[in-house]
Formats: sequence, structure tokens, C-alpha cells
Amino acid sequence: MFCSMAAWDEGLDDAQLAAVDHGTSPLVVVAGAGTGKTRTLTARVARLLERGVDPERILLLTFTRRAAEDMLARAATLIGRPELARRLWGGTFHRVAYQVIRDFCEVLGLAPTFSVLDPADAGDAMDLLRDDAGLAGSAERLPRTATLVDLYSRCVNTNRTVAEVAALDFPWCQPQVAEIVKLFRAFVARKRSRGQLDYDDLLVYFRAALLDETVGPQLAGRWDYVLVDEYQDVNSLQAEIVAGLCPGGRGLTVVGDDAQAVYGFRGADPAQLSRLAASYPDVTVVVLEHNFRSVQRVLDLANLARPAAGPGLPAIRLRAQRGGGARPTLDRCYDASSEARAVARRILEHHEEGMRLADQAILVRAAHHSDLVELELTARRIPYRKYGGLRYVDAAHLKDFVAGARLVDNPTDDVAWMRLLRLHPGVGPSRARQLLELLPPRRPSGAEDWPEVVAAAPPPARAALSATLPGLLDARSAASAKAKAEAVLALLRPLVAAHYASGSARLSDLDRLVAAAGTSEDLASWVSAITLDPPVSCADLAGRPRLDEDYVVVSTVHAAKGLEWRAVHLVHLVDGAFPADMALRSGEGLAEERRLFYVALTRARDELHLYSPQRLPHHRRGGDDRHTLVQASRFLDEAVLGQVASHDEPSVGRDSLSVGSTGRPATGGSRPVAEAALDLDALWR
DNA sequence: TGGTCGCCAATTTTT
DNA sequence: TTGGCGACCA
Repeated sequence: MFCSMAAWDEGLDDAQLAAVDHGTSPLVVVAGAGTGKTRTLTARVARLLERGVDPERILLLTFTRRAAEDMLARAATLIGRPELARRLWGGTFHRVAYQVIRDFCEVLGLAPTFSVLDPADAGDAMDLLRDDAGLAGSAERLPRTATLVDLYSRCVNTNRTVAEVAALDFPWCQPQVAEIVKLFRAFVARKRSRGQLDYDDLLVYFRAALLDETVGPQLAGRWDYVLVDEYQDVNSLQAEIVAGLCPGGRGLTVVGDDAQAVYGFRGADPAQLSRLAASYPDVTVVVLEHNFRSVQRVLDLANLARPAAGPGLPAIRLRAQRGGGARPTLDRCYDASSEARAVARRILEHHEEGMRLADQAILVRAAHHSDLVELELTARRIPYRKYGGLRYVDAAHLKDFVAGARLVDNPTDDVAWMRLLRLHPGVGPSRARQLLELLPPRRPSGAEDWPEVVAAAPPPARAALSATLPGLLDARSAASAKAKAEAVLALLRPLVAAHYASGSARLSDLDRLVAAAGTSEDLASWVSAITLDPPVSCADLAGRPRLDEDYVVVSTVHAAKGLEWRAVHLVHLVDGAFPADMALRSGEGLAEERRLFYVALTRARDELHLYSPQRLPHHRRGGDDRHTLVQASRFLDEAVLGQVASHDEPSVGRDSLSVGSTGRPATGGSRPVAEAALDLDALWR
């Protein structure tokens, strides 16, 4: 290179540069949507590296693994040292927690073979307990398992008691608080005794390690710089972890926007951002409000939707670097089918004007709101991919594999045993429970106990079952991750083939999964990684999509956070759908819906199209769907309507689209210093 | 009679 | 895919 290369930070504005060049005192960056938040965070990491900071002493916490990887890779590339990316620390809170717990498991009183339970597994564990003796006495039935898991999680993540959380967020559970408390106690004890950590436990143990007198400083001392993205979405447990990582706020950078806090249902509290800004005397607050993404016409609408700033936080008014642009549109459609047709029509119009399909997205509040749109896209042969909603890993056979792999390391994992046992013919939930009594930790269950287990099983299961334990022992003695994964697959193959109607398709899926697992260094950490960050689709396992593929993205607004498209189509703007009726009960819920609306609007760069069906099918028992007139979305108020070009769809009927009718594990051993911090008993009151 | 298996309906948002 | 409800088997 003979002339001076352009500096990599050229094009950053003054506010962004202030954040990038900031020293070690605590820094809060309040960044409106589209103001180059990711770019700023990336540049700050690059600047630190350029200054010679050891990459291993920089930690970046984000809400998705992909976000962390992308940012770190970019930062290292910016300064021309791509090889440094691998040495930077980064990931989700949960992933980093897993790593820390592996490193400090002895001190935390955990065997290194602990397993990670996803929320569905946690529900299974809860199910194992809910009708145990002692709990069965209550006259009323306990709430649904999923509700219980949510309630539990909310208590742990927000440091509140069951009674408090039930009163506020789950009023229908209040009469049973006493039984629920009992259940939660048993749930914790059961997990502890079997070496199982659910998502919440990962954070609890992370916090415990930080609070420990000796380990805490050691752990906090690992990193000189901690950068946290999307801080408005942390809950109080995560906020405590951040505080523990950066005593006095030294080296701490957080980036966030209180108007984009949309994870209240997960215990996040948008007030954390303003609380943090107030909690350090030497804090610097940098405000980013120059929007580099959208045209001003889109931002005019977004500014109307944006809620007032939280206490102590600056009011933000987004200003576009790109003037003018097209006025957003609002289509009042006859019903959801006519909405679907309107969306497809406009997507094709943009496509004919030269916009790639991949530059357009259809955003929905709830995954099923796109059902009719997807039908219409399929009918018109418009390729699309859907994000959010059902996860690929929820496919039963993949969970079967993960369960098998977990048992290789942790034979006391009863949830995994349940799953594996139920694959055997003639074994249902209750038989599996009986067999569980004969398995670890109740019994050692080495090879010598196995004939007893087989004998206790119903006859149809015996043949298959007699191969299962030897299969697991094979897997345990295998040397490499690859060999282990293959041994697990070998033991699953006949079970999966016989148990599922589409057995062979599932088996070829598993082949792909096992190939991926085989490339890891250590099967246990691969399994926990996939538990914490499940692939969104089958294609994820095959690598990134090919560049020449062109498809429209269909996504929930939540999954669309942080992303952008040239054209955004936002559908189902109707009270009950968006805002969701589940949220309309409380004022806080409605406020969160409004923030979600703001997030949706600000994904659009050039074109923003809103659609509002005027009638929705009203589901009745007995089958026939009646269309009832619905209330327009309260987001479409006078002010908003003043900013959009409205179209009334002609009331074509329901003709063209056919819609169908219509504790500690036994192996612990060493010094459990952090026990007090792991004690959740105070919450079970 | 208890438990498994088959059929039908429904599901906010996600680490 | 799970959950609820009814049918059928030991």
C-alpha cells in the first residue's frame, strides 16, 4: 500500500467517536434505533485492540451468539488482525456463564459433568414432581407446566418471591401459592441432586461465583473491559452480574435504548438502564440520535410511536441523515386473507422495481399471525424463510439425541432418562417413572444392574432396552467427541426409526447433527451450546445461506430486533393481535407493546407498509369460523394516521384464498464456598 | 383399573 | 409438538 489507507474509524460522527475513544470510567451509550450502535460498539473494541489491550481481557455480552461473533470478527478485521477475534471473549450471558461455571465448578460444588436443561426440560423436571405424593393433596389442579416454569423463572430473574410475582403477573395462580412454593423447593432440590442446571441456574451460579470472596475478584479480574449490548433488556440478576464483573463500573460500557425494551416477559426491566446511569458518580452518558438507517418520513412516524424517556435518560428524537423518502402506507384490509393478498402484491411490485426479495421483511407480533401470508406467498411461489416461533431443536428427535448425549456424561440426569426411556415401545410416562427408581442416582446402575431394569420393563420394551445401557457405556468409553456422538446415534437409530412415523427422515436429520457434533472438541460443551443456542432451522446446520438465494424474511418483531430491511411490511395491526390482548391487561404490558411497535417501525430503511384487517375470524367450538368486526389498533391514532397514506382495500370477500375451515451432586467433594449465594430459599415464601 | 396409544385441537414474544 | 379426551389392552 503506497498511499495512506483510510482510517477505519472514518465516517463515525462526534458522538460515536466520543464513545469509541472513551477511557475506563463507566460509559453508558443511549442509542436510538438505527444510530449505529453496533458499529460504535465494534469500533470501540477495535480501538481497544489497537491500543494494545490484550484481547483476552475484553468481554462482550450480547443477547444472541451471532451478534457477539459478528461484532468481534469485525472489530479484529477493522484493525487488520483477524486472528485476534478468536481470543476475544464474547457471547450471551448464558454462554459465558456456562464457561465460567465449567472453570469454577469445584468451588461452586458442581461436578464437571453437570447438564444444562432448556426450558422444556425444566418443564419435564417440574412434571416429574407435580403429582408426587404430598403435592397431590391439593384439591385444585396446579396451573399448566409452562406457566409454572415462567413463574419460577420470573422469581429467580427478578429476585422476587412467588407471592409477589404471582400477585403482579400471574393473578390466577395466587390461591395456590403455598403448593407452588412447595413444588419449587422440590424442583430446586431435585436439580441440585442430579447435577442439572436450567437457564436460570446458569445465571444464579455465575452471580454466586462473583459474590464469592476469593473466586469473585479472581473472576472479575479476568477482564479489564466489559461491554454489554442491549442493556435495556437485562433483568436484575443480569444487572448484578454486570456490577460484579466491573467493581465501581471500571472498564464498563453499556449500550441500550429504553424505548426498545421488549423482554419484560422474561423479567427484563427497562429501568435498569436509567438505574445504571445513576449508580456511578463518574459515569459518562453519550447519546446517539443521528439515524443512519431510515428516511425521515419513516422516522417521523417512529418518533410519534417512541415513548417518553425514562427518568434520568435523555429524550431522543431521531433525525435522518437521509432526507425525504416515501410516505409510509396504511392498508385497511377487509380481512386477513385480503391482507395477505395485499402484502404479496406489494412485495411483487417492489420486486419488479428492482428490490431483491431479501431486502423485504414481513414482521408479525406473534408467529401464527403470518399463517395466511405464508399460504399466499406459497401460492404465488414467492420464496420466504421464517424466523421466530417454533425452534428446530424442538423437533423431538433432536431432543432425543441431546438427551442421549447428556446421559453419556451425567447418568443422574433424570429428565434425559425419561426422554430416552419413553422411546422404547410400551413405555409411557408412568412406566418410565417406575424404571427411573432403578437408575442413578437411586442405584449405581452399572452393567450389573441392567438385567434388573430390563426385567422391570413391560415385555415389548425388553429387547430394545437390553441394548440401551450397553450403548451408553460404549459411548462413555469412546475417546473422541466424534466417536461419542456416533455411539449415541447408534443406540438411538433403532429407537427413533420405530418410534416415529417419519423415522427415516428424522434419522437423516440426526446424521447431519452428529456430523456437526463430531467436529467439536468436547461433546458435553457442544451439547450445552446447542441447548443454549438452538439452530433456528435445519439450514443453520448446513452453514450460511448461499448468496444467490433470494427470499423474503418472515419474522416476529422480537426476532427482528437489531436487523433492517429496505422494505418492511407490518401486518395484523388490530387490537388483540398487535397490541396483543394478553398484554392489554396492564398498563406496563401496553407500554411494552408500544415499544415493540417502535422497534418494528424502525426496521425499515426506505419503505414502510402497515396493514390492518378490519375483520378477523372468531374461533368457535364446533368448527365454523365467523368473521367479526374488530377494533382498529390503538397504535393507529390520529397522530399516526396523519403521517401515513391510507388505502381502503375494496371489500373483496373470502373467495380467492381457501383457508380451510376456515443441592449438590454426590461427586461435589471440594469446598462449596458459594453456598449462601446459591440459596434461593428466600424466594420461596 | 391403570396405563398406553390414537385422534383432534391449539400455541405471545425467547436466552 | 404437546395436551386433552376416549378406546383398548393386561
